Amino acid sequence: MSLTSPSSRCIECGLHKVCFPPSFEARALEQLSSLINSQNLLSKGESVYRQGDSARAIYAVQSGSLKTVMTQADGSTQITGFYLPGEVIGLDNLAQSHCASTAIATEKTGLCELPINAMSRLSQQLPELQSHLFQIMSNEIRADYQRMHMLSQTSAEERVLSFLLSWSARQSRRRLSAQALRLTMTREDLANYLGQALETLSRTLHKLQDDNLITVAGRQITLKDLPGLNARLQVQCS
Amino acid sequence: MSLTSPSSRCIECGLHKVCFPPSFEARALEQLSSLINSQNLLSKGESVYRQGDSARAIYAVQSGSLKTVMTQADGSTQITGFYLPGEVIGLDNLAQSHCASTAIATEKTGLCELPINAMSRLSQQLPELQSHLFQIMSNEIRADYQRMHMLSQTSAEERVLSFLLSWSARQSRRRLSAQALRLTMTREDLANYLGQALETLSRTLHKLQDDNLITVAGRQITLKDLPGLNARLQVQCS
DNA sequence: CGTAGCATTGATTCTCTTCAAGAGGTGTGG
DNA sequence: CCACACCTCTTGAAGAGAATCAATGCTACG
Repeated sequence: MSLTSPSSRCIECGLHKVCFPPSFEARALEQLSSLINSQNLLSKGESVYRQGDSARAIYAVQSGSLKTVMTQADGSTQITGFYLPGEVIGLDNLAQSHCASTAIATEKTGLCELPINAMSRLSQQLPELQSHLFQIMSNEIRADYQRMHMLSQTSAEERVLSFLLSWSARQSRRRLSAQALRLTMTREDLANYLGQALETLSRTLHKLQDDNLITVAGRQITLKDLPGLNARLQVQCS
Repeated sequence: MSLTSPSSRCIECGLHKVCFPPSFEARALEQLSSLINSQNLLSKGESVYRQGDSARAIYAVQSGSLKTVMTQADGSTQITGFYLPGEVIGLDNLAQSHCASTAIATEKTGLCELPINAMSRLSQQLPELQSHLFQIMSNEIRADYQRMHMLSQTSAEERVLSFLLSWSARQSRRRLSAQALRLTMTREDLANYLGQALETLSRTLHKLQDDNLITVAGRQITLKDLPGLNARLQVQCS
């Protein structure tokens, strides 16, 4: 991982309102900045940490995107998440000394590194930081429950629909288009994440295109009819 | 929820080594005890908290058992977990002011209530408590990823096998038999948790019985051949 | 003892996976 | 700059696994 530093101070980072709640005071942000080691730049395919590595830090995505993968004893894998700027990876590594998953950049990606030890110490002094960490972990657990529901109780199409809509919402939060989705992962990875065969995913996308709800052009997917997509998702649930 | 208090001090509780790591000093346990409001006793079917309630506390199970359920907008549900003594519920409620799920006692159940506010304050003073909270949340996230893998990539039988073995391990941790499982939930709830139809679950259990691996007597399930069950799980994965 | 909730078992249906082949796109080396 | 190879994605056909529908058996509780 190479070292550059256009801005290692949170307050200068365009994403600080995404990483931290507005209630975070400038002083707190300043202290937090001080423990951010560096800005790491990874190129596509490089890993931030690998399953089994000793866990030293959590990371906030500045630019680009990543996927996290868990490999089972039998060699099968599970994509546990895709991450966009302003999102945090490595929360599953706080428990043990070693990493539970591998994080891989799916394109050129910039990261903020927050060493676990320093962060723990700082959150002893900053109640708002501790509280924020509890919150993002708690939110992650909630989101995981939602995903379990999706994986175990819904149809293949429903899973694709809810992924597209959630990706759209995440792009919006970053002030990107809610319609023009730029997926950064392969069909195989996305299918694995959604718990289906990649052929099924491909077919579903095409069906949605046939029904004039989306346009598929490789990893560029346009949501032509957001209300229609939402409606289709509701119908499935009945 | 009625109020009794045979022992509201952690150090006197037989489970304190399960709730907290051995590194926890007596002094820390003492301080922690001081914020435990009371011991709550619930009878079967009663709820600790309900989805949408304001989130006030997390809870450690003292005796009995619970299930947590998330209800979707469309009315479908997801059992997000079953909890035994020494385990903690409510971690998904730290993020927002309201509860994301409903916790229901599946039998007569005793609980320790740890108010969120008081706990946050105390963990500002006790680094080991903060660290422990980070750890149990991080562990929960890891376990969730494992479950996603199970739900999305494995067969119905495999899911039943891994549930039985994990329940066995959890009984062991409480110094109960690793063979004689006492399930506290209905087939419907278990099937929902495992992401399958209850008929499928029933059939799978019977097949395992036919193959002389287990004995099924309602909710009393005996693991007759632990190595055999493990082997069967491995084979599935190939 | 009777009823209601819970669990088993069987028959059928259907969604999704798997297997297979081919098309599109991209990057590298000649 | 083109050709080739490789990776990714699409599309089709067949089959398996699990869901659903339906009926019956069991158990526990009032």
